[in-house]
Amino acid sequence: MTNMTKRPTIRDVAAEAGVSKSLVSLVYSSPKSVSEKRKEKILKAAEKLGYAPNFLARSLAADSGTFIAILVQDLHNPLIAEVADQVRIRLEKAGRFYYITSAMYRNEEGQPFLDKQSLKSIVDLRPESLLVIGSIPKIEILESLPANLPIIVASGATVGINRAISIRTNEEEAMELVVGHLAELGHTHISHIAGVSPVVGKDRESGYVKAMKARGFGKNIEVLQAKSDDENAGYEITKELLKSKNPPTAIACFNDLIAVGAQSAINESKSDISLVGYDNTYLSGLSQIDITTIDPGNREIADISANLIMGENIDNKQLYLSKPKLIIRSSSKKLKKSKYK
Amino acid sequence: MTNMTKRPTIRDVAAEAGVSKSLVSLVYSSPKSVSEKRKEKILKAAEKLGYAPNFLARSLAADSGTFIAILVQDLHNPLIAEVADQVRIRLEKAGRFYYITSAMYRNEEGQPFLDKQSLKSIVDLRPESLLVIGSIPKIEILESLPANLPIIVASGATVGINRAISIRTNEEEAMELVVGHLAELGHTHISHIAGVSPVVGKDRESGYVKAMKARGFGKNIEVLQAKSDDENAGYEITKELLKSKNPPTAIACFNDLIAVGAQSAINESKSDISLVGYDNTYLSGLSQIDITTIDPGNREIADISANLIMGENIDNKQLYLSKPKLIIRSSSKKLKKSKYK
DNA sequence: ATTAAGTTTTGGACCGCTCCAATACGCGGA
DNA sequence: TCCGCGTATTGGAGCGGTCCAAAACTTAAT
Repeated sequence: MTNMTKRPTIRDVAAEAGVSKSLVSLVYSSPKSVSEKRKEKILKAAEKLGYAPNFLARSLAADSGTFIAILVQDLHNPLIAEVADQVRIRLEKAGRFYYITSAMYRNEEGQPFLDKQSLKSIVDLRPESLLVIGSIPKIEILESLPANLPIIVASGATVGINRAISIRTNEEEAMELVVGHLAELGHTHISHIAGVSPVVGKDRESGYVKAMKARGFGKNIEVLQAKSDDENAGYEITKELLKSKNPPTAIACFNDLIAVGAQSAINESKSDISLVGYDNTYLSGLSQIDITTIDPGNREIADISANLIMGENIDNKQLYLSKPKLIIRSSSKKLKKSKYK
Repeated sequence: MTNMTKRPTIRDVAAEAGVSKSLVSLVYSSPKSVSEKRKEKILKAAEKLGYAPNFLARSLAADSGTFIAILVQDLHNPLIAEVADQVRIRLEKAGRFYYITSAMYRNEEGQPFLDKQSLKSIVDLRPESLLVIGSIPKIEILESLPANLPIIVASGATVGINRAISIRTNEEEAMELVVGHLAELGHTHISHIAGVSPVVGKDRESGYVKAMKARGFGKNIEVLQAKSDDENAGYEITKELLKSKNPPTAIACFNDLIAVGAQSAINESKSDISLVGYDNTYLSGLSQIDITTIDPGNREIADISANLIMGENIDNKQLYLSKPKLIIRSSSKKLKKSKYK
């Protein structure tokens, strides 16, 4: 049976404990400045009445609330979920329980979409800090966020807020690993399917270009632009690619989702093209898929993000890069015969 | 340049427009009771100052805010994301812009986990209604939710709140389709891998049992309990199953994720077992996976959910069931030879 | 012109908490 | 015993809205 009486407030607790409401408030905000005797009495009273501070009133009264807003880029991308979990595990351990998540969603065209109102609502709640997971496209509203709101971007980059602190993989280093690996297997004609994520996409692309040039494959550079960062886009663009006169012998994809789509297209055409993904999501590890990929170092990213959220900007940098690792699976194979020698 | 001055309040607008703050408030809460003349003046003033109502203060002052809280069961399950998107698209169309999402996350053991504080925070915000997507395990806190908070559960079921309205697939009908399909292909020894989701899991299981009995396969009924609802659990339990003396010729899985794990195990053992999933997530549709599955009717579920959220309990029921559809793919195949005749 | 009956508009209390200046307390030293 | 000073506690003003009863203004009828 639901408790029909309304929630007790700070005043109820104060009355019960025989102290002032201010003291009760203090117990919850800076307990060290309250005498042991009273503290105990107050906590007992609170316990008895089932009191818990009201989040809302707290945020309104104080200049800022005591919670963290998490904005998630795409519910469909497993990477995002994985990073989100890692960060939450860490916050939880540190005793930081409060957070509100908001998410972009996909509209009817299947494009990730953030409506301004939803973000506005969240900011109205006055979080201590805003954690963005994934890359968020340029949105005007991001620029008008309160100047004192710390913004941390994990596994992505955001355009339009220069004060944000970002933590992401060293994309160029990662692409160097990818191209290096494929080159070792004998590939010289390696194409890149780029995604649409703003900054990150550019970094991966330029990493690819540099790595290709460094090996003298400059003339084979080919960057294909996917329409979005998911499997459908990967499938479609690869279909196109396979129709071209001179398809590459290997493809380095922007992420695992695109790679999965590309793999479908390749399988269908029964061609033998090596494939590398990015993000090491559980998808790429499924035995049915088994795509070579880049481990983006989510643990490290989550560690740093959690620290930053808790106000510890250890190295006082604005950009942290985690170390990528190549995960080799069966989708990248030695080049057999090739019309390119 | 970020706007350093603080946000204008209702009082600022009132001053600018030369009216009382109450009237400004009215313009936003029940505009019809304000004269055209003043309304126009106020809106112009608001526009000029860049005023937007503060979410927070609104919730605190009123008995309830003007937004919908969405609690998402598992960021890793594509079904959830798909339903969430569908619902949001509908709300958006209806002009309902405000919502706050919260999500369970996975703890270090990989189990979906909802910390009470996080849910409490959300409820503190006093949403108009709470939409739960997916099945939420029994949590004490759910029982103590304010009695006047409407709770709607899409694509799942919740234990501990009897007043919740649920919308889900007709699970028994779906399992009848699954078993019927496999039976048509000649299978008689069909096992079921059950998941851990509370009510829904039981319904699917009983649907399976009924369908088996109806065909005289009662003695072949075998229900395996997966440790969770994901691909790892599916893989492990299937590994076990394959080691048994008399493995089935077909497996009906609780959901697509489990089916994907089962498929891995089956592929590894090179056995030829038919497989059916559930949910018709994009995963099951990937050509690398291509698992026969149940389309749970997400559109219908989302439609009804959106209506309920907006206060229209069309049929005035507490449980709505959507019509499942069988999606046949290559994972379910005609029984060739079998030791069972 | 006066009054009754609407319709708009308004001031003030309040939602539950934080913050701050003011007050009360506690304790060692004169 | 009294004073002084650091620490513990308190009351009141706000945070930005909503809500309601009362005031002000309309309009229609007598």
